[in-house]
Amino acid sequence: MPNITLPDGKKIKFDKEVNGIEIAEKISKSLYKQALIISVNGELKDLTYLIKKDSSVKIITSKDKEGLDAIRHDTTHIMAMAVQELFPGTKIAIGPAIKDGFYYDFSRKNPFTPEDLEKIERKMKEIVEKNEPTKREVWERKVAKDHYKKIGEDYKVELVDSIPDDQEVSIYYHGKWYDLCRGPHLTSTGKIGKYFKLTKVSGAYWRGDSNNEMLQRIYGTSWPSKKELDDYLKRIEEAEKRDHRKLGKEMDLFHFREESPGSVFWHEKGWALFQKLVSYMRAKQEEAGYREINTPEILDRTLWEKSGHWEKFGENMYTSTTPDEKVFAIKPMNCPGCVQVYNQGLKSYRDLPLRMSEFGKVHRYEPSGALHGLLRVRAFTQDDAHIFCTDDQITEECLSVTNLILEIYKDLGFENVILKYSDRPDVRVGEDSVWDKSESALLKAIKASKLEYSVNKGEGAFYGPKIEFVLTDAIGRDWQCGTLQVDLNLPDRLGATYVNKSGEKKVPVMLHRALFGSLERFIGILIEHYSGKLPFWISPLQIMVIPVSDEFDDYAKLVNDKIRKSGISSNVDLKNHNLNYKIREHSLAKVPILLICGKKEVDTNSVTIRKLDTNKQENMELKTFLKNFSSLNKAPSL
RNA sequence: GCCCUUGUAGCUCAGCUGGUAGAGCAAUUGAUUUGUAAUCAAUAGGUCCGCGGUUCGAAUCCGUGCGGGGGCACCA
Repeated sequence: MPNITLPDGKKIKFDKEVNGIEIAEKISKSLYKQALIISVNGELKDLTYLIKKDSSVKIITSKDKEGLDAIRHDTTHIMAMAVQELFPGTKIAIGPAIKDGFYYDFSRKNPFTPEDLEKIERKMKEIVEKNEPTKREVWERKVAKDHYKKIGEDYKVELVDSIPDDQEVSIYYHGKWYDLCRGPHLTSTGKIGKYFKLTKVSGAYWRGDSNNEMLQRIYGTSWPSKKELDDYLKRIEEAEKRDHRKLGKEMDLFHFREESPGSVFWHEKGWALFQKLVSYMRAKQEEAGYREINTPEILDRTLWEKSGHWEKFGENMYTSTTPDEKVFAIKPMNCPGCVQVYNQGLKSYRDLPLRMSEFGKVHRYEPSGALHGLLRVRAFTQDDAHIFCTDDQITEECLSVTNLILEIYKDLGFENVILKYSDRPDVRVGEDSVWDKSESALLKAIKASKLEYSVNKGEGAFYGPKIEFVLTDAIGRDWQCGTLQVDLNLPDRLGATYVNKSGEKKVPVMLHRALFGSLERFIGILIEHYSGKLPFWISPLQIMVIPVSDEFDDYAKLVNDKIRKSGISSNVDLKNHNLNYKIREHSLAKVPILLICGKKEVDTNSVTIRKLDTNKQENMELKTFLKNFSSLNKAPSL
């Protein structure tokens, strides 16, 4: 007779086998109503699952992540049911719950249209209203396979085959419709409620493999209450509002065009932002002991063959044949060029660590479907650096790179940073002893940074382990930006050496690191993080001077000149528009500070400050203004 | 690269079932001289993404190419 232990430690004794419904009922009426599924000794089960022996149990409701998943999993089954009722002959593949929703993959000749989605949604509502019971059956493996073969559900046949031998083949019935599924599911089709919505159709490869057939995937979202659904839709809307492609246009920062897909045409303001980031970075790297170099964009094929890129990365490289038939490649990475700079002249152990930075523009032929605004481009500038050092210097150098990255992210408003550590992959070069050394050196640096980190087993580069720096933006999205890799391979391939204390030639260790990663991508992230409202010091146009009427144009021009001379970027708006119009225009353009100049200001040699997103006004003598804002015109850490 | 979708003025978009284009904003000009998020009026502005086809006639239908968007795959 099972003894049931609840999460709070309380025990209930039943005198017969018991299921989740009965347990919930015993605990409270409200829990009975809210119960969706049950966790039995850590395993998720249907509420109807019979518990025969003593168990620890938790009733799962929509407040639990597992409960939400269960709702979505049920919703996707109901969607598949609706689809097969409306479009007979459609084959079903898989349909899991995902973050914020669910999808189901279908195979069908004709594509689903937006109108179809509406139809499907209506059908789903009917199914929910019928509230038919959901039942689980266990089938013989062979019976299941033969059955699915017979009715032509090829994907289900494959899925049956892929269920491990020690697991049951379970089938869930929602009314008459049924699906091969591990479960668990809610007790009836009505349980999911009515707060779901189908959101989009897209293609998706069967089993995520591009060699396989492309299926039609319908995405949807499902929530326990109207409020949660509305909040979710609102969140999507908010994210769209800060889309850097939209803001980039509105703020006149950059554009893209057909002649060069995936390459940025930077406008005056966008380029100013870009340059501000570069000079900021220069200052930080100067501080951290880097020397900046620059290497050619186009390099002979033979170098890329030697470095391994030609073989390993050839598909992504742009090449160019000269009139005399020589083949060059446009660099997709800066490292080989940097090693060649290192190779000039003999290097001694006394020169190490040697930190060479380069704002190198690289070109990569990315698949057309991967392009996405500034976030995924074909030509971008890396804030790259290569540190040549000895084995013994690895940890310290890694640690200082990590600190530099954190400082820089913090300056730009990203406080939340996590690390992803990837260790040796199966396919790799180098002795295990060297891997031991570089891995432990990297790990030591990570631990010293005291940051949260996750381990991606076997995901390192073929030449060494790596750390990726992931930051979280204002609306909780993660972006992988910086990277730090230990490389014991490339210096060797390209013949880099240094002379050690005993006069022997040794191959140095090379650390690859990028802080922002790509300037272009980072700017995209910055724009979205701040919704375009960049901090004063990094803002491409920091100040707009606005005369109240053209009577005060001369004074406004004077103010503008003085500000520009002080190193703050400023402009003056002399157009024949009224004050309200100009305030609106420049506020929409996200200029952080507007300076209003009228009679009062002329008389007192002052300016009136209006900060973006406030309508408070502050009057200040021009002299004081220049003093105050000059000190704000640099990164917090500088 | 693959699936779906989309491409009209500088921008945002309208243009039903085929009869060679329209609005708002922006621009220009004029009036207005403005004190904290859109002053009024006039003018100008278009290879309807490119190429081919169907048709008496194509922005509209078909094919194809290129670009954009949403996904999938990719992200060394």
